[in-house]
Amino acid sequence: MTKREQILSAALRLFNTYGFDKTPTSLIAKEAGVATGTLFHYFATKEELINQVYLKCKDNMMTQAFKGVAEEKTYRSKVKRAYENMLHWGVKYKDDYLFLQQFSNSPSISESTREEGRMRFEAIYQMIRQGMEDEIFKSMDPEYLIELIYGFFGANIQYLMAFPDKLEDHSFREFSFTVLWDAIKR
Amino acid sequence: MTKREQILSAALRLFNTYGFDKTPTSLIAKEAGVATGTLFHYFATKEELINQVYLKCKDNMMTQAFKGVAEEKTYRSKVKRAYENMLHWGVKYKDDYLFLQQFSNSPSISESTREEGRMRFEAIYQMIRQGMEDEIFKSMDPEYLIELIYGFFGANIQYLMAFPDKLEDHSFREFSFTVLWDAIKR
DNA sequence: AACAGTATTGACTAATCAGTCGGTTTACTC
DNA sequence: GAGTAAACCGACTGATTAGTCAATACTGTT
Repeated sequence: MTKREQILSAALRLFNTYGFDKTPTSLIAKEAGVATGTLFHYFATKEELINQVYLKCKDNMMTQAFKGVAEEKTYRSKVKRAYENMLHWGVKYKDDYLFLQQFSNSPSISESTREEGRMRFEAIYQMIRQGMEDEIFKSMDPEYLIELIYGFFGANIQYLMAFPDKLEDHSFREFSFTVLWDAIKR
Repeated sequence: MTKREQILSAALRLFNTYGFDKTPTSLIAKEAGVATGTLFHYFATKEELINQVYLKCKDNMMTQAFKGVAEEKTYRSKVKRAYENMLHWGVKYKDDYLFLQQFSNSPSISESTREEGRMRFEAIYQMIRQGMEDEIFKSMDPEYLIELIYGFFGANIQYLMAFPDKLEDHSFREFSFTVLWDAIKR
């Protein structure tokens, strides 16, 4: 792991635990095993640091989400694959999920960073618009559909965080996905 | 409005805009039209202040949610009434919703405050458990059902925040509720 | 081996801010 | 109107901390 990565990873953990402003840069540096000067060599300001943490989490999430989706044949199995990927991501990278949960609406994240983050979702928007054209999904405002899916996903992650074993429970996964699918399919 | 309320209300607004730590107590006092000393006369610490803001938002939300629910006859209409109350609350008290969104997972809110907040939901848990016993709702972990409803609600609020007019659109409300109801009813 | 560019260090500083405190005003009681 | 308790004020302070900087250590190139 490079020093840059060590810093990002320590920052993620500490921001989650103490919050942005209650985490001194000196502590981040210490936990990452570097000097404060080094931290500011890689990140001009503390703000830039948290913005980079944010983008790293979003990247990681999107990468995981699309694994194997292209190989699936039907719309239903594509969506199912992506959905389950996301659930696995949330359980496996708890810290990343909690960070996004906590800081997505925080003023520490700049509007331009948030915009950058949104762009990583473009592929999903694309898929949804296509699905509507192909008359697979109910026809509605794509923005609304996105919110629906994300809200659904959030509910499941939140629950799985308390009961991670449920993720291995086939009937739970099936039920959870069916509720989502019935809500969005035509 | 009492000075205490002025302080709470200024704090809510400023915390949303700048975040907890980037809002000096001196600014809160100024916006509330009182001296810093007065702020600390009502709230021992800044932490106590934000915790009180949190509880006030939760109170407000619950009060709104249950308006007229008792008068409704069927389970379906009770749930629908509560659900639409919540949507109205979210659109009307945007600041309260955004505050809860941003600070529910923040370490500035103490565990005991969060517990206190959860107690205000007890009535809802009660209603859900009853509904399961009466075989109206699908039988599942009540925790899961709560998350499902809350996730659903969040998705709709998030969308309505961008398009508040939709709340007056009868077919939108009907569709939105139907999706929820189909997901939870037996 | 000389040079240059980059990485790394941590003591230091200038600014910020939560909370204090001594004093004043207001509201209420007898 | 005297007495008193609570509300209110805002200048002040002690502690904290983001970011600097001058010095040192690497790394690769000619």
